[in-house]
Amino acid sequence: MHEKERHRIILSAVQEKPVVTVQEMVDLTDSSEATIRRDIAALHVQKRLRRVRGGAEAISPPQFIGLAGRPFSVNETLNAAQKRAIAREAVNLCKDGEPIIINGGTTTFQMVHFLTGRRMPIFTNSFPIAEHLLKHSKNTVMLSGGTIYREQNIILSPFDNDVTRNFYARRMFMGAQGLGPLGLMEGDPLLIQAEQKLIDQADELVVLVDSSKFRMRSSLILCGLSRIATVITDDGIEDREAKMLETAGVALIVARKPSSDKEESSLQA
Amino acid sequence: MHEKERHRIILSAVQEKPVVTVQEMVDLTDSSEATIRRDIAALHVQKRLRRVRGGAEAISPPQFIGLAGRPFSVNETLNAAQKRAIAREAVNLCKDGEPIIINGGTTTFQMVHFLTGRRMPIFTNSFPIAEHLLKHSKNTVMLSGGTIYREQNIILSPFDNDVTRNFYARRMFMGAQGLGPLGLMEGDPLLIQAEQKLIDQADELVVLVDSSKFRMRSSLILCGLSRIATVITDDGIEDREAKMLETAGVALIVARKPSSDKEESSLQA
DNA sequence: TCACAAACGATCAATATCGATCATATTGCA
DNA sequence: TGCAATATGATCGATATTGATCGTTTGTGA
Repeated sequence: MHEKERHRIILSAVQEKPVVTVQEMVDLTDSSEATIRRDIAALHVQKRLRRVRGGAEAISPPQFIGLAGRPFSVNETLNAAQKRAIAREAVNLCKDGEPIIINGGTTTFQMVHFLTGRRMPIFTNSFPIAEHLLKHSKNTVMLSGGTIYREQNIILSPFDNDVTRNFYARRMFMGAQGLGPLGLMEGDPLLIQAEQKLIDQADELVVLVDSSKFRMRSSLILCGLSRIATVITDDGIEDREAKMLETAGVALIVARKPSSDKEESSLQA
Repeated sequence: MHEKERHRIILSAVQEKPVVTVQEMVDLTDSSEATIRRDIAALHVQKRLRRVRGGAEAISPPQFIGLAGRPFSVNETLNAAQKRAIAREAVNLCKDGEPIIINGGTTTFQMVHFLTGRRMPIFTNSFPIAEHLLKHSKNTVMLSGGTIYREQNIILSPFDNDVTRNFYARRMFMGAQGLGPLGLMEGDPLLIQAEQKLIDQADELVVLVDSSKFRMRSSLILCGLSRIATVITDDGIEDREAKMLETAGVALIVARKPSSDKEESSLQA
């Protein structure tokens, strides 16, 4: 077996498991211990993996950060106060007992804080949202089935999910990558597919976007403006953009500036 | 077992409960007390956990474990060591890359600790199992859709769930309320319905029951003995019961006693 | 307060892993 | 084919990790 091929096998193995022993690699490649050690040493100086006693592990440090910690650590802190203000308005639209759908996202996640004292059936495709509601509220939580995608913490299924199709809600809440005259825009085709399924299960579609999203463009249109019942954003929205929504018959809620607290975002554990 | 793997298991265990004893970690990792102490000391200086007399605890001080999030507090501590031993044998049956189904329960939950270093597609209807695997392993996690029932932390759906129908596994692991000549017994009709759906999606059914379950009776039969491929239990099983399984063609695995504590003298009959 | 048991830390022998060296096999090239 | 360069495998001393033992410390309950 060639050196390159062993390296490929070793790197592949290391990606799959947190730690791979020398012995396992010997079995995998049918070569000797000494050779594997040399390979590990070479890949180590190339920084393609990290060498540990007994074997090797993946170099990727985001092993625990970003996964175990906060749901979406990076996006989370950015504009947190603004997102929270938007999320508060979103929850204000809800009445106890009225079923809602929450599509996963950093903005919609903020809704959980205002849902703790409420009681309603909530359907979501977001693992962190379900987790938080389960632990900190008494709402009835329903989850869509499928594979949990770690980057987004979203549950997606290539199949038509009957739980989804049997849940019918008054409102569906979702974020978006962009919002323009052509409608709601997303970046990922997989997300589009999942979100379109959900949209059909609700009377009203409520979109939560901070005002910067009006200037974002993306390649994929999820749905037209006419499908949107309400947009909730912050006061950074420009008149031209508000006008666009009004013309399309979309209700607009401008969340009040996150009050005078400098860092109110520090309230959550 | 290698250092990295032990560390993973220890950290995994520490997340589950507020405090984990040295003895428990010894059982979990099959290594000596001295080694565990060294590991704890190392992880302590790395600030990955806090060392306390008798064991270790999670580093995050405001741990919100007292809430509904804790999986199954009462059942958990009871026979925990035995359940862990059984769970270990269950995971030993698995090969990396081989898809499995884990039905929710206190015994099957223990499997998560031994799955931290593994890599396979795992389908479950248990929210805590999914949560733990998501946070502490690299396995691909798939979840069934439906309402989350808080008492059992199980996700149930009255509908046929296509995610479930499309996932096909080598083995399915489940606990039970009782196991007798008539087969596997459960207490709740809703559970029966959900579990029967899952059973059909796997080649082999592996049942995890501590030996007391052989003397439990329940009103509802989930399936006959013939459907069961393997039973894993502890050494409290009696000859008569073992014979029953043998006659029915069920493989039997008796999990090694959870270490050689002094209590064993008091148990002998 | 005292006695007892559990937990701890240090030490040492046993084991596993590592790194270096050398012999052998394979490859590339003239 | 012959030769050199490189890769591979085996061996062995060096080093690190592990498990058992023992004396000491800490916590608990009478």
